[in-house]
Amino acid sequence: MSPRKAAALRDDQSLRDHLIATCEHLMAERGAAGFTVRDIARNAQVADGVLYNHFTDKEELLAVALHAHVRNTERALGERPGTPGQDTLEANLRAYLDYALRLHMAIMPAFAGLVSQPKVLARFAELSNPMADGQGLQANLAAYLRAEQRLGRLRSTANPDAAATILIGACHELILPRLYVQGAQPSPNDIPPGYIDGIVTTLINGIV
Amino acid sequence: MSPRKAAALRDDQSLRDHLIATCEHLMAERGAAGFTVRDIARNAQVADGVLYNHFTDKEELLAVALHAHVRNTERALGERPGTPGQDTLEANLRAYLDYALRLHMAIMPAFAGLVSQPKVLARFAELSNPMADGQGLQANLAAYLRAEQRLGRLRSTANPDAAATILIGACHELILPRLYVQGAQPSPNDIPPGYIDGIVTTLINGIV
DNA sequence: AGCATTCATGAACGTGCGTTCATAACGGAG
DNA sequence: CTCCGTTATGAACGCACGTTCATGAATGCT
Repeated sequence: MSPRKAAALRDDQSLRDHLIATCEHLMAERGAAGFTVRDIARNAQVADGVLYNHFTDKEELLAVALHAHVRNTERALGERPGTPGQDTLEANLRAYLDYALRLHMAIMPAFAGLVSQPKVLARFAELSNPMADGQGLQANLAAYLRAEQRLGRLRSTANPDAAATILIGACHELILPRLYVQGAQPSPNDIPPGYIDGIVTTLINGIV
Repeated sequence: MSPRKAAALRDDQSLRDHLIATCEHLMAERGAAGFTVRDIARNAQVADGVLYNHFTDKEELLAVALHAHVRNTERALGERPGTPGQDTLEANLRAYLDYALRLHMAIMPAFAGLVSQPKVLARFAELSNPMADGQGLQANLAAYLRAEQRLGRLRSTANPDAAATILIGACHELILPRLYVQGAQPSPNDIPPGYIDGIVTTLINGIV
């Protein structure tokens, strides 16, 4: 089959997008540093050098793919939960923890291996923070809690920032150990429900 | 200067121990995957091949050095705080958070880069969990909290495991973002005191 | 002093990776 | 049909890294 034909058959997707999607998939599977240029080519079923017809170098493709992966994951999850004054605080926090778990479980594996590579890390500057605080997830939660506090649904002396740190931190704590097992494709279902309940309950008792 | 003389001048330290110490230092600075065999040799001021006179390969040296680093850090920190029934719960939790922060701030940078390397990770199996839960730090804290609960100093419905997860999780949450900045040598002093207070207070309110 | 053993040395080797480039296949314009 | 710009191709290049090995210096034993 001719390469042009092959590209055309790829659902009218331009080769550039096809490369990005392939790279996204590999990143989610093995981490941003877990595959080679040839791995990308083989998985995309194209020649070794294609990458350089559409990107300046591997890092640029990685950056674009990482961006796309984060954006796609967020889009797939829908909008963030937690509308002030709506539902119970517990329901909102539970939904938020679930959202954070799903987002980070999908995103964190992709970031794996970046920390030890200063050059790559520098290039991912605006993406490296999201791995830590999830695209402002913590700030978002803190803002929600402040709004609830203004509505009188939180103890006035409670610290929204600390509470947000606690929830996101617990989220990371539940995910991190699961990243170190062989397959490393964690799912929210793997987490014992008792942990979720205990965390939400403790947090609720701590702030209302 | 003769190599033997040089080794002798190194404070009677055997070359093997000298290599371990050098490797430890590099790991704490750049992460376990952030330096080469030649980097070790240059920093240790020895020839490129020395490593293989004392270890089977690079990975063995890394494993030994990582073990030593964790052990040395724990020894430097003294015993873990939190004796049930002693001091106030708040003082104990504050001390525990401080201990966890110091330990993980010293240890986590060294683990950087391991996640993306399955082969290395497999060889570090028993060491990869410590990075996530800090040598059983979480289990240790949970046991302490259970003891306090038996003494009636905790609400009987409180969940010690969840509380431990929260504290350790918050600890990670405070550290992780700091691992992504250039120099990456975080210190407990860098953390705004308000965060510590807010976390401890929220947790205390949640469980007593 | 003579010999055997140990071990540091650093040049050299093989491998894997990111990247380049001459080639050719393709589609469109005239 | 022919020419031309575009772009996929994959062999080849250069480099960095882990590892090996022939060499020689130091040490301990007899």
